[in-house]
Amino acid sequence: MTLRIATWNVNSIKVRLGHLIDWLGETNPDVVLLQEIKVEDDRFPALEIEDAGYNVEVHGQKTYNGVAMLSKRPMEDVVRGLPGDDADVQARYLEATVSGVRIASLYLPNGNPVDTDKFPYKLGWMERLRDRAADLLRGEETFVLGGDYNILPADEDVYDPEAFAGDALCRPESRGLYREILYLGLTEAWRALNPGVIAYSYWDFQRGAWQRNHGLRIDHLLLSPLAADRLADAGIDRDMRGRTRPSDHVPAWCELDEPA
DNA sequence: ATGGTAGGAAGCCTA
Repeated sequence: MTLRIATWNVNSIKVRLGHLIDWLGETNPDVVLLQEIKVEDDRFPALEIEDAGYNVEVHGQKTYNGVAMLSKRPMEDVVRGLPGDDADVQARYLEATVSGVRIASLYLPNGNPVDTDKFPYKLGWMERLRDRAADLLRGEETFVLGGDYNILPADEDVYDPEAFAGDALCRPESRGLYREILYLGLTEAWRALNPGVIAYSYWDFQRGAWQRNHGLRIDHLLLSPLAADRLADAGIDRDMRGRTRPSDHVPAWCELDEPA
């Protein structure tokens, strides 16, 4: 039995619940990683999602951020919050185990404007994520770290690289830390299966970005070596951006074969 | 041309 894992920054679970329920029925993922739910735990629409056949784990926050994980199969050993800074109150990370695979839903800080404390917060958060990935690797876990990384891995992932050169999503410090995480031995699912292909997962609400295809590819699924060995397919559900009142992000997903 | 739009909160902040 394969395991299909999708990540989607829904930009308000309240506004996007209808699209989410429709898309669950259309694509039938096993695990869904949500970001920017923008509600506290007790305001998350768990009943509607449970009715669609999913268990629900939430790490919510009022107004900003907030992540969740939906899974048809049981989720075990749930951890809320990225380790490494007890003073960090932003709800951006949730981890759980499904069928022996450790899975994280993460919302990496945007980091703009770069001349404010938002940028060092982003870099510090990435160092903590790197350390968490290293810990999981030491445990020889099969794991998938998925979410809105707010990182443009390479110039081919952005419609106008020159315009974004100084942006926190592109800056050498940001890309350097992203590479540090990858070079621990992780595989970015979509790019591994689609070398040289241009595709985006986000289009800004402003300036007619969707109509002009001014997009960014910032939603990623990073696989540990044992997960990468099982990688069977990956995709980006681009058509979701064209629906009525869409999120600015679309789902990205990967499919793992059963263990050998 | 330094704008524009969306979401949530409350009369601005984040993206």
